Amino acid sequence: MKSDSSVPHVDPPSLAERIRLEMDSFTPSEKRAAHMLLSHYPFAGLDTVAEFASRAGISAPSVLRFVTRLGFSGFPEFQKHLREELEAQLLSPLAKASPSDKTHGAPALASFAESVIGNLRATVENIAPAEFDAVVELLSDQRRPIHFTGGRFTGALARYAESHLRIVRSHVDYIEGQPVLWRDRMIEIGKKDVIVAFDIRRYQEDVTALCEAGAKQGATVILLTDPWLSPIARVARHVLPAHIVAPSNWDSSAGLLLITEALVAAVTKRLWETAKPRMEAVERLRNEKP
Amino acid sequence: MKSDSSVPHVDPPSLAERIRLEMDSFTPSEKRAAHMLLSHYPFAGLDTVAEFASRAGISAPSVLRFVTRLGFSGFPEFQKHLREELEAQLLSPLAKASPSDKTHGAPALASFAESVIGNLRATVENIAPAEFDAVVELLSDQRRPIHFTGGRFTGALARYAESHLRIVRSHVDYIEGQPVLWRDRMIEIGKKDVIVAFDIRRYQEDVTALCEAGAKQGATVILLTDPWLSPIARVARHVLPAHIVAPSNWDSSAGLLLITEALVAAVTKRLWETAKPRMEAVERLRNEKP
DNA sequence: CAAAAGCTGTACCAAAAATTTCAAACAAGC
DNA sequence: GCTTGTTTGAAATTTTTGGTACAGCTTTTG
Repeated sequence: MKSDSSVPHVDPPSLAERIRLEMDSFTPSEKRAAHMLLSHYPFAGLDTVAEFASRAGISAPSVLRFVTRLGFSGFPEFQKHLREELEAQLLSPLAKASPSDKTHGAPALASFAESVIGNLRATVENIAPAEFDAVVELLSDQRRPIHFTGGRFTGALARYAESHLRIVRSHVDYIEGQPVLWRDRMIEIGKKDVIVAFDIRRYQEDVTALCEAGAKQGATVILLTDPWLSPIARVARHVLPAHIVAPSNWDSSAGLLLITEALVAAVTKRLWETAKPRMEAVERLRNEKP
Repeated sequence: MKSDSSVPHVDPPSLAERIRLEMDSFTPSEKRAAHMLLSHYPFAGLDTVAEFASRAGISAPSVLRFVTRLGFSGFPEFQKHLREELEAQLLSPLAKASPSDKTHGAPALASFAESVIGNLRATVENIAPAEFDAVVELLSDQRRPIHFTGGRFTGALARYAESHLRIVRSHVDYIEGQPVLWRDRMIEIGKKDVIVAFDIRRYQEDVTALCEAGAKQGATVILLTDPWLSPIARVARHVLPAHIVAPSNWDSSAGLLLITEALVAAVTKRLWETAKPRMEAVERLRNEKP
């Protein structure tokens, strides 16, 4: 693995981050301003001083002192900075890889991160594009019910996938690993169904059993696993392996999460016409909170 | 075409669209203003009238006439509209990108991965080492009960953390977000307890309520959030922000997962003396499967 | 090829916004 | 309990900004 000495494009720390770091040194009313700004970042700062002040429940001069303290010569300059930051963020959603030369962070965290990043790169390289596409295709077929499942640890990832995909399309659910909990649901599973299983080493027998039972009934099985492949691979139609070794007593699931998120992103895009109204509906329901 | 009365929730036509449609009816200098605005939409409109005019190569009054023609009562109102439009777009994962590009398969995965990697690097750089260490310290204190919680999507991460940590040490549980499910458990929470909350934008009020209730009872709150900070930050003792913006209609939780795994790794190491026997015991129980 | 209509910019004004001043309220220290 | 240093907001001040009137120019049209 090569260290990236090449790209020297550090993305400037967001003003929000700086505020967070300096939060302790603020006076009470400055803190109110800071919280107010962060809670609607950065839009709260784009209004007038008076508006900002009243929303934060402080006086205009306090707002001015706040922005001065942040190093700006005045409110307009502060606003200009916010606009530029916003524009930069919006125009290049792609992350600019920043060099991690300055290991000022907790060494533990930093080296752990580098290791995880190595896993992600290795994972991407070992995924067959056709396989990925085929899975996207399957998950985008609205006539096929999708069932997520996973083991002790990976179950959380299956839930994560399910919670997103269920908004994008219908007929998405999560099946608990223990046989007692899925035995009776099995009668519903047929040729149209798709089972997405997460399983890494210390492969869990109940998950394997679930997939085998499903496969026997004609369901299509998709497996997200480690490079040594869970036994589920035998009955799986598509296998997406992720590298999981980390400097820890535990394996890292970051690669699985990466694949999961990429799949969700791809499916969302693919089904955008129908997904958009669904997402909007969820949005609306969320806002009716009283 | 017009009168889309059929489609349920049509999102308001962006001002940009309207401008494009009415482009023909504009006077020459209005067209210059329009082109200028559309080419840097909507940021070009957030500056002052004078700035806008000079960039478009026209005079200030022409700009004023332009916005009046669009139906606004004045320049401030025009700007307000732009800001609101922008905010609506940015805050909702919807509309982040209409599915225009046909990037497919592996390229999608690869670029998604690069973006996520950028997030991880940025996340690591912005975590204060002291903060990370302090959290490890807290989670390693076996006398303190640990409660994990999270929102719709982040709840899965909280579960992931819980499933690992509960093996390393005792007194670890997961609290469901809905108030009805934790109201009664609150009486157990006291000064010794630690609440670890996962919450990213579209911050969830029930999770905030849980943390506030816990904090009021003297519990120590640890928050994993995005750089804009969940309102929970107000009551949190420690805050660990992760970068979450990805080329997707959804946010990426990879940074949160990274922090989570690094924490679990650190705590495991810290408590190794007691953790090892526990892990072995779990292993043994697992193998007695008949 | 005029006369009318429509555009556009200069100059000025009014309004609103940012900034500074200053005194009151508050907290910490002696 | 006084003093000193901070913090804060009301009000005054200054600067900036948006808005308007009007005259010159361009284009259209009879």
